[in-house]
Amino acid sequence: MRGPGGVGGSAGPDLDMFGELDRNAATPLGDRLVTRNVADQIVDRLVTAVALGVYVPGQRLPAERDLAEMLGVSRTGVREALHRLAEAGYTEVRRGRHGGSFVLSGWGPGSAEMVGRHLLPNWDRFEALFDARRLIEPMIARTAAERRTKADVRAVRSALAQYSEAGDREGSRRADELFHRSVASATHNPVLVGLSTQIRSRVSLNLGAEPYTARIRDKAAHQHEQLAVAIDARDATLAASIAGEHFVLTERMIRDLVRRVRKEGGEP
Amino acid sequence: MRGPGGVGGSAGPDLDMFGELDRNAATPLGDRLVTRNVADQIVDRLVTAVALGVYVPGQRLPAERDLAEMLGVSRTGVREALHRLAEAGYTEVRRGRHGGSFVLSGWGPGSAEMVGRHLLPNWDRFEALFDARRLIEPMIARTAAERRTKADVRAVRSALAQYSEAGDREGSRRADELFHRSVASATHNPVLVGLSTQIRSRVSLNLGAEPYTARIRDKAAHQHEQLAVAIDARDATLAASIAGEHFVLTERMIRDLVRRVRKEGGEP
DNA sequence: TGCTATGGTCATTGGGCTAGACCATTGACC
DNA sequence: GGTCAATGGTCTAGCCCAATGACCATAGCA
Repeated sequence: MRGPGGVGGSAGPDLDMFGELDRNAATPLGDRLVTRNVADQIVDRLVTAVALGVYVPGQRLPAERDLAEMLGVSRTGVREALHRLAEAGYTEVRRGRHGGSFVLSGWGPGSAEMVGRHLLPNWDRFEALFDARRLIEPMIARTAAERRTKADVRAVRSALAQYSEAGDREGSRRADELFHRSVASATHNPVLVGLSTQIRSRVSLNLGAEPYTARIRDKAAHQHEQLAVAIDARDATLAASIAGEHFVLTERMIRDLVRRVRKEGGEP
Repeated sequence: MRGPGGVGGSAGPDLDMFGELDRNAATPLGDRLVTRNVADQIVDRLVTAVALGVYVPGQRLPAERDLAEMLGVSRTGVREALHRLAEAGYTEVRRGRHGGSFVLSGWGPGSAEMVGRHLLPNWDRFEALFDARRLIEPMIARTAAERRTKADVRAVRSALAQYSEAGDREGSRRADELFHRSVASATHNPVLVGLSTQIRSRVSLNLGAEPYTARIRDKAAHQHEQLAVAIDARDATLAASIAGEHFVLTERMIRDLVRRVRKEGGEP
C-alpha cells in the first residue's frame, strides 16, 4: 500500500506515519505522483485527530453521515475510511441507535510487534523527526515567551490546570496536546502553530502515545509548570531551555523503551 | 478555483501560493476535503520547481511524454497542467521538433498588479511566513555549523563559487537556492532540509523572485561568504546571527518594495 | 410498541484518468 | 530541397472511483 508503516494486525493496511515533513528533501520533481484516495485522506485526518487526542479511546467518532457532510464528501468514502480503521484494529463499529465507530485503546507503543515492525525499520526517519523537534520546539517556546499576551498566559494556565485534573493516560495526552498548542499559539504565528502541531501529530502517530507512567507524568507536569512560569515572566532564554529539556527527556524515554523492547521482546 | 492567489492575466487560473505550511493551525478535522486533480498536483510541482530555480526563464520543461513517465501519470494530465501554466502566462508552448513548454520571464514581483492582486490581500499570511523563516533559518544555520563535515563545507564553498560566477538574475537565484540547500544539508537532517526548502519555495512562489539588484546581490554574496566561514569555523552562534541578518535584510527589501509599489502603483 | 438514530447494502450515474493510436508541425540534418 | 525525428494536438475506448439516493437492518429509548 502506501507507507512503510503497519501497525494494526498482521493483515492490517499500512498507514503512512510520516507524512510530508521531509518532502522536498530530495529533488523537486522527484517521485512519481501519488493520487490519494478520498478514503486515504479521511483515514489520515481521523488518525491524526485521534493521535492529537481529539478523540480518545472509548469515544465515538462522528456518524458517517455527519462526517460526510463535515468533510464535504460522500458517505461512500467515509464508510471505506471507517472500515479501514476498523480493519486495522483502531476502532470498533457498533450498529443501531447510538452506534458508530468507537476508538479502541491500545495503539500504545509497548508492543514488541509495534517496535519491530514499524519503529525499527524507520528508525532513521524517526531520529530525524525527534532531532528536528528538539531544535524547533525550544525556538517556539522562546518566541512564545517573547510575544505572549495576557490572554495567552491565561490559555497556557488553563491547559496546565486541565493537565493537573486529568487522571488517566488519555486525559493527560489531551491536556498535553492542549498545553503545547497553547504555547505555540502564543507565538501568534500560524505557520509555527501548524509546524508544531504537525510534528506533534507525527510523533504521536508513530508512537501511538508517548510512554506514560505516573512518574513521567509528574515530571512532565513539573516541566510544563516551569515553562508556563518562564513564558509568563517573558524569560525567553529560560523558556527555550526548559522546552529543550522537556523534549530531550521524552526522547530519552523513547530510546529506553525501544532498547528495552528490542532486547527483551516484551512489554515495557 | 483553489487558492486566493491569482497572478497571471486577469482571467488566469488561481494558483495556491501557500501550500500546507500552516495546515493544522486550526481544527484537526477542520476544512472540507479537497480532492486534488492530477493536473493540480503537476502544476504545483512544476511551479515549485521553477520557483526553486530548477527551470529558469527561457529554459524548456521536459517533453509531455517524458513528464508523464517521470511522474507516473498519463499524458492527458500533464497536458492539462502545462496548458494551465501557459494560460496563466507562466510558460509558452511551441510546437514541432525542439518545441515544448518554455518558461517565460516576468513572474517577478515588481508589477503593481502582482502586489495589489496577490501580495496585499494575503499580507498577514505572508508576514507569518517571513516571520517563521527568520526564526527557523538561523536555527538551521546554527545546527549546520555544529554538525558540518568537511564534505559539507566543500559543498557550501562550491555553491558559493557558483554564486560568484553567476552573472544574471536567474543564475543568482539558482546559486542562491543551491547555497541555502547545501547549508541546510549540513544539518544532516532531512526534516530540516525539507522544511527549509518548503519555506524557500513558498517565498519564491509568492514573490516570483526576491528583489534583485547588483547591490543586493553583492550584499547577499558577502553574507553568504560570512556564513560559509562561520560554518567552516564551527561557530554556531555567529552562523545563526549571520543567517538572521541575511533574512532580515531580505524581508526589509520586500517590505520596501511593497510599500513603494503600493504608494506609487508603478514599477519599482 | 413504535420511533429514531445509526450502520449496511445496492444500483445508477458521472467524471477523471489511463492507454494507445494517429495527426500536425517544425526544425535540423543530409 | 527533401527527409525524418521529436514534439505538441486530437481523438477514442475503457476503467475505476466517487457521488447520489434510496432502501434495509439493527438497536436502544420513550
